[in-house]
Amino acid sequence: MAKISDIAKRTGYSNATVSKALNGSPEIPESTVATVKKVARELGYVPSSFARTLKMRRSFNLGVLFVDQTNAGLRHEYFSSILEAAKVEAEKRGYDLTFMSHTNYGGLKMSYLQHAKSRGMDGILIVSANFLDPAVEELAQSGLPVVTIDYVYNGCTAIMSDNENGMNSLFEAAYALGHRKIAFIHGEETDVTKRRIAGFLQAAKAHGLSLPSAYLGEAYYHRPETVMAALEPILRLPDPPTCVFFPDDISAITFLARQTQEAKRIHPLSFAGYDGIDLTKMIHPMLSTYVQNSEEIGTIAIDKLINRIEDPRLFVPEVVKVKGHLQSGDTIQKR
Amino acid sequence: MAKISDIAKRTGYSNATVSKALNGSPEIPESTVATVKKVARELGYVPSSFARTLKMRRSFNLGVLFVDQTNAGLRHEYFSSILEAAKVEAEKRGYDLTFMSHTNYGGLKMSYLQHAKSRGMDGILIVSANFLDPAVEELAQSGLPVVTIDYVYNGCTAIMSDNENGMNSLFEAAYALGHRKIAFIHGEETDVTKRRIAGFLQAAKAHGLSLPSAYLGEAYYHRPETVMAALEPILRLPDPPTCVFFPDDISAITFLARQTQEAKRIHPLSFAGYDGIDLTKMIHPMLSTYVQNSEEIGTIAIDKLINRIEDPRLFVPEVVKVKGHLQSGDTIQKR
DNA sequence: TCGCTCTACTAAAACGATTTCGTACTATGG
DNA sequence: CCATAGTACGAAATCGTTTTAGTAGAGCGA
Repeated sequence: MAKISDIAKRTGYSNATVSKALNGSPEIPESTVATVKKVARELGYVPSSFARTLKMRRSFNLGVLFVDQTNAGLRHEYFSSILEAAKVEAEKRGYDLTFMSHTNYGGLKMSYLQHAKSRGMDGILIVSANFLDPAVEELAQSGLPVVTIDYVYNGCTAIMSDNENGMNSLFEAAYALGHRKIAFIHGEETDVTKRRIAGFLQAAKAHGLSLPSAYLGEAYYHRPETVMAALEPILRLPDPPTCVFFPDDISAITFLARQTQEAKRIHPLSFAGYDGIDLTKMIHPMLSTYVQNSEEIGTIAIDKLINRIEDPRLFVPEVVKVKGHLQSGDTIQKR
Repeated sequence: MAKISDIAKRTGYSNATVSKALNGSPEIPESTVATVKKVARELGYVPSSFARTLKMRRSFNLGVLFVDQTNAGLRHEYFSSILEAAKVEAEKRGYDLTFMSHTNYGGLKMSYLQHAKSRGMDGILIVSANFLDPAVEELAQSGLPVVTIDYVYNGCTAIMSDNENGMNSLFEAAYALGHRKIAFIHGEETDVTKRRIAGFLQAAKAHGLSLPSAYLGEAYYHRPETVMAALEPILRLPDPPTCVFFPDDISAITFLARQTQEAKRIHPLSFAGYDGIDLTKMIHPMLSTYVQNSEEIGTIAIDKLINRIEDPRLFVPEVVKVKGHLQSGDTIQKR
């Protein structure tokens, strides 16, 4: 593989001049730059990023922490869609994305932080992880530029899907259609779940409704069988809800399939999902849900991360809330 | 950050000895190794992977080509699930995964091959891409270790989901339940599609059935509206099929939702999807489909790739077919 | 004791870039 | 014509590893 010294030999310039020419240093005249670039192309020169990193202490490489958390991992459309957007934005700005892991060295597992240091990562994007894992916290508090999704660490910028707004939008939609008895089956206890519950209860309060605590059910994200199990006692209440919000679209679609199947159902129940996965738009009836703006979340995350890397002086940790939008489907019906 | 020379100073050994001790060279006695490792731990030493790569010409980094092809990209559960498995396997063997891209250097976009060379990637996994893109072909033919998924390049190892077997299994299942008039709406023309059509027709032939060519419909993967459009004329045929195979689970689920909705339908149509996404198991009725073994595909792909990297002499390009399995759901009914 | 083989170690040269100081030369103003 | 400033370039150090080619000393058999 051609290197800088090959170009130097061929052009008669020194390594220093070639390097400067290729990097657009102002002290090199146009004509020289042209010669150098021409020869570089002829030789098929490709800069060696590791040699570069070694000297510059800049790798133009970002770590992505993406752990198969809720047994959904990369397959969760919300997260993978964030990752996709992050990938596009990073490429646009000239950075690579490498998955973080506990890669081992000499039979010894490395911590995430060690991994990041070892690869000289310029910054880290934490998309999906167990935020309470000490190894993750260590990473977040290390001083390396870190941006997190849907979780706030002190000193790190966080990009949050606006869960309060999400639940509020759904509530308003149901309320407007005449629903007053609304239940919410939420996912397992996480930060996001807390926000959703808060958003839900705030919306109810805003309308002067006080919902029985039995209207709140707990289940697990992306495990519809747990959701159905939580739903059952709620429907058996003496005064059952007329509308129920599910923790995610998968549960809602599962319920939908089950419901349309049982033609024998007594009263029609309105319901909504959460996330806005593609399928919700394709099925009939279209699912009512809140579409999280995962694309924007991924894009902004990388944007903020790279901005901080490239000009640390301007950096101030922020919490950015990204609003999604209501998808008015057909599964919340008029009362 | 602590470096080897710091350990050397502290222990009194030379850089060379420290390096060898850390890398398990046989010429260093146990006692020395112990001392060195102890001090390394105390100083929080983390090896610099780029300095290492520079010298060794081994980065322990693999490139992953994953292009948002059919506007499904990372969100396609089949692919993201392969990626997830690849990630796990790579970590297990001490390699990192970096997304390939057209990262630019000095305002100039790099080809995939240049990118790979620049990052010193030890090998490439092509998961999803436009295989006819010259930039992708260049990469595949460059001599770098490359493994592809669902496409065969000369000289590269390819891991293939067994599409012939998939269509055959589905056909057998339908046939066993009494279906003789079976239609297949396939995706856009790709290598995979060709294999599926071939598998489908072979299965029919094996039973001495000759299906009217009108039973084959063309649509696009993951665009259910095109699938529904292709289905319509087929159902209007004078002699319509009793069972139809869809190109993917998304279309099948879309159809399911639509079908259960229209209670007015005249005759029940049996159908099946393809892929085996999680949701197919959750809904009621359970979808009949062919579950591709994406986990094994991802794992094997990385395994073969690393084996080739670590012992190139043993390398012989192979085409590995990975069988999936039939999911006997409830959407193919007895006739 | 001599020569030989091991063992345990080291000095120094890479690897391929960037960057800091220079330096030689040209242009310019007084 | 001289001093000065600016322009275009280069020598060499540096980043943190690995590795080659050696060396000093111990052990050992004859």
